[in-house]
Amino acid sequence: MKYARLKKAKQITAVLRTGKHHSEKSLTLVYLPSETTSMAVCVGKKFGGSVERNKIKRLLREAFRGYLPLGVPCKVLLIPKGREQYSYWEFFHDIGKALEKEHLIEKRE
RNA sequence: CGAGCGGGCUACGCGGCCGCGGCGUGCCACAAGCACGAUGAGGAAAGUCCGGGCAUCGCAGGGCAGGACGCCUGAUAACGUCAGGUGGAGGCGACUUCAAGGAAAGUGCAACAGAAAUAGACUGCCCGUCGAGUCCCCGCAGAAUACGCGGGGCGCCCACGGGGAGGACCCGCGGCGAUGGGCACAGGUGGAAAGGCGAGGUAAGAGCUCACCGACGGGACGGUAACGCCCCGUGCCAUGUAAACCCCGUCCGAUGCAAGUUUGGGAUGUCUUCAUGAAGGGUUGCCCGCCCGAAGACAUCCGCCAAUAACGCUAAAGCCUAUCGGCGACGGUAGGCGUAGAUAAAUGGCCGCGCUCGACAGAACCCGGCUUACAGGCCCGUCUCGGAUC
RNA sequence: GGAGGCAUAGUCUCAGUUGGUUAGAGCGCGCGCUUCACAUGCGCGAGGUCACAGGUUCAAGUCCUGUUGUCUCCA
Repeated sequence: MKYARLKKAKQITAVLRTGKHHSEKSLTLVYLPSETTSMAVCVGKKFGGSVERNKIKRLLREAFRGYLPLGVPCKVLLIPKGREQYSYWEFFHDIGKALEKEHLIEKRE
């Protein structure tokens, strides 16, 4: 399932201001219901060099991809929290928890 | 066998499933989408420290200022890079390392310490001279309290030896003090103290003289050159710092792909100039010089919207192989390859297997270097040193 | 991506001359005096790897090179 990238700075700031925030152990999820599903990841320089940042972004995208399609189309922002180690499974479970609690997807078994 | 030295290569691998970027082909009128196919980060992609390409700026005229570099020869598009050599330093050695021009063009600085800091004579060493009565008392002579002679007192630098009846009277040696010279050998310092060291020489000393080493000058030979080596001469004109100013030589227009080009305007108003000149604008920080000139500049409003889209954007001083020339950097010839182009920005996830359990790290216009970061593994050498054996 | 600057006491604000002997000031901090007490005032004191690492020099906060951190500008 394809999803669009959220690209423009205006849209991102709009999501950050008006969207709902949900925090899990490893990341914060911000979303705003919309017509189509789009997503952006947000990894600043405090996470390290370009290699480390790219790694986190890939993990986040891959983990998010496992929950498509969403029950409710949304604009989604994924903001990781500073850690020493990052793993796919941690992100995958936390995104799942966040999406379930906000009732954006059907409960999986 | 051990310890080294120099050089080079590599940067977890394989398989399955899912997924990403642009490209090609097909479905399709195009686009979107889907399918298939091949392809997709580095030796440093990094730091942005140099050098170029490329692009723009009415540059591609001169001067000043400013900046960079600095043994020699070569390589190269160019370089602050590289190669080969020279010299200095380090290592037993293989070898490593060095921003390595000029301090007799000039200026500045050299704190503290030290006698003295770029210059001198404080101590010292040596020689000569001096170390003493403008004193008091008595006697003789005298005009005389002057002068002379004799005696005494006090003073006459110290010590020793000799002469002598004795005496500080005389002589000698040494020290001490004063004074006039000579000298630059020695002086806790200091980063640096006027070539070094030894011998001769001298009153004491000094390149004053000599040998060796160093320095400087000249010549011969070798080398393209830096320079080397030999001979001769000069007693020796002079510390360090130029990553202080500076001098000499060589080189440099500025800005940087966020450069720049295109889509991509319209209306109104104001100002300036239009033979030349002046003014204005541009040209690198400044000056001269040059150029621009029928439109140009500015303001307001409308429209559009933009941190956008397209181009620049990847074929390049390119890579590989063979061969020739060269000690080498590199160059010539022939053949082959056609090798990421994103723009909120592509290489990942899961599973399995193997092992030595995987470092530093992600293209953003492109090349040549330098510097910095880095787990390991592998290979090469008429290479070096030590030990053992034959 | 490109261009440029800065780093000195306590997450403070800054001086530091042409390299030279001991790195200085304000605010803050601590102690004492003053006050019944506090504030103010006065006096004294502590506190520094001069961001880090090499080099030049007799000598480096200062000069040169590299590294790190931080800030600004460029559509």
